[in-house]
Amino acid sequence: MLDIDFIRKNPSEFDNALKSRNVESISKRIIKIDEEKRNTQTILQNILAEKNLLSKKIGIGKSKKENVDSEIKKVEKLNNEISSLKELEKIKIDELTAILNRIPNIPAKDVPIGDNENDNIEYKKYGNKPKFNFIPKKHFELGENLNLMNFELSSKLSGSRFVVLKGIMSKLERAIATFMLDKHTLENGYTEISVPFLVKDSSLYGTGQLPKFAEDLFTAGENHWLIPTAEVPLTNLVREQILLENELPSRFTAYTPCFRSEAGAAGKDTRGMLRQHQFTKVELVSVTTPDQSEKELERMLNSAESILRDLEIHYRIVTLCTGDMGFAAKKTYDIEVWLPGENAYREISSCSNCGDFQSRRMNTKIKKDNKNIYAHTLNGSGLAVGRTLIAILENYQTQDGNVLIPECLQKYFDNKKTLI
RNA sequence: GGAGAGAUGGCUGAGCGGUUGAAAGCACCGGUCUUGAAAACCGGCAACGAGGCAACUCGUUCGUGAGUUCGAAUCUCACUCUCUCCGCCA
Repeated sequence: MLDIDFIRKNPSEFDNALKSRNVESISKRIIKIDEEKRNTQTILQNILAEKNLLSKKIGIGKSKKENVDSEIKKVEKLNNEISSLKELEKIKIDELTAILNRIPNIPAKDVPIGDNENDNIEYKKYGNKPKFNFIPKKHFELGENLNLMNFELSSKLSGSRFVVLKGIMSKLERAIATFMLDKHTLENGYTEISVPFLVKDSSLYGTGQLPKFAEDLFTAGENHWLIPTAEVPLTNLVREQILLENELPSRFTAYTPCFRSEAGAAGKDTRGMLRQHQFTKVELVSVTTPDQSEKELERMLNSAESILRDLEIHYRIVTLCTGDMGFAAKKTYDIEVWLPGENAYREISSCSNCGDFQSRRMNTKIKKDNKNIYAHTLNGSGLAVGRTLIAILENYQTQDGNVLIPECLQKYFDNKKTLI
């Protein structure tokens, strides 16, 4: 949710920002409805003031046993006007929020302008592509050959875009998650939270998935949705609260399954476990004051990177351009991990500063100098566990089809050095 | 699933038709005192919106939504959530 006051005062800046995000310019329409709303409110409030005054008079008059019939008649007349003005006001408010709800965040000033992922800008790189003296296999070839990854079974159970992992492969997934949680809680200063995987509309509205992106989500029963990311429950932890400045920043992490319908991704990455309806992820969320959020984004990125550095896997980081950013984000870094089997970089983490966009929707404030200001929220993957598993398989594979266990994970495997 | 109780400001908690946006306490902020701190004392302290250059004025809000009334935190109805007891269950 954007600040209507900002739109009122900076209509052309607002329109330009939307244009850079491939959204049509609508400041004129917004300002017009907003004016109508405020005009209605001004008239309505004057009448309400008049009514309140009369009611007070009636109260005093009655206690003195005076005749107040004419006052009562006046109020009855006013009540008719009030109800129709209230209706009009509601129409205008609904009209306005319907538009504002679906407008994405304004990009930060240092975000590159562009249309799509081709305009993203490389921010930094870590390590080098590994060299193989054989042709590296893709993760699903490795997994299926080892009989530890099965897509026929999962399709029997649940259809396409699922996977069944077995034995040591299943344990690898668990070890990766444990390693990430240990790292983030012990070294990176995040508090581990165990959260619900089902949430209400209002939570998804708060983080920005609803109302615009309902088709990307799975529903569960009448009143619940499956979380598409732990960002939703973690960020909503601070909804409808006034936080104290000296308790910030809050840093939360959670290991959860994520459920996505992948509605618009038909035919994309259909083989393997790169793009699934269900996957697990360790999520990072920070809540800060506005002046700290830029710094916090760099810190969060570094926390996410620390996992891949420990795993000694090559990656690069790109700054997403305006056209490629998510709805709630002001600025986003993607970490793209190198996959030798794919011979490509693939997204493994996305770290975003949402500014006050989500906190406006959630009504999360900070008491600062005796004033209440909107908090800033950030979220990032730290990291997607399934894709990390893919990255380990492809980067640590050996010629005989086995996989080396990265050193930082060996303690979870009784110091074993290879998967089998 | 059955029975009962409740939802008030950052927190605790009074109010149960008419200057009650709401007592009191805690927390917080400012001041006096103190070498400094604490204590004590004095003062301030809800949010959101509309209007105004501003001092300020007005409106809305006591879980949510409707209703009764000239007037609702207070009465009625529905819903949501929380707590206690019983049953069932990982």
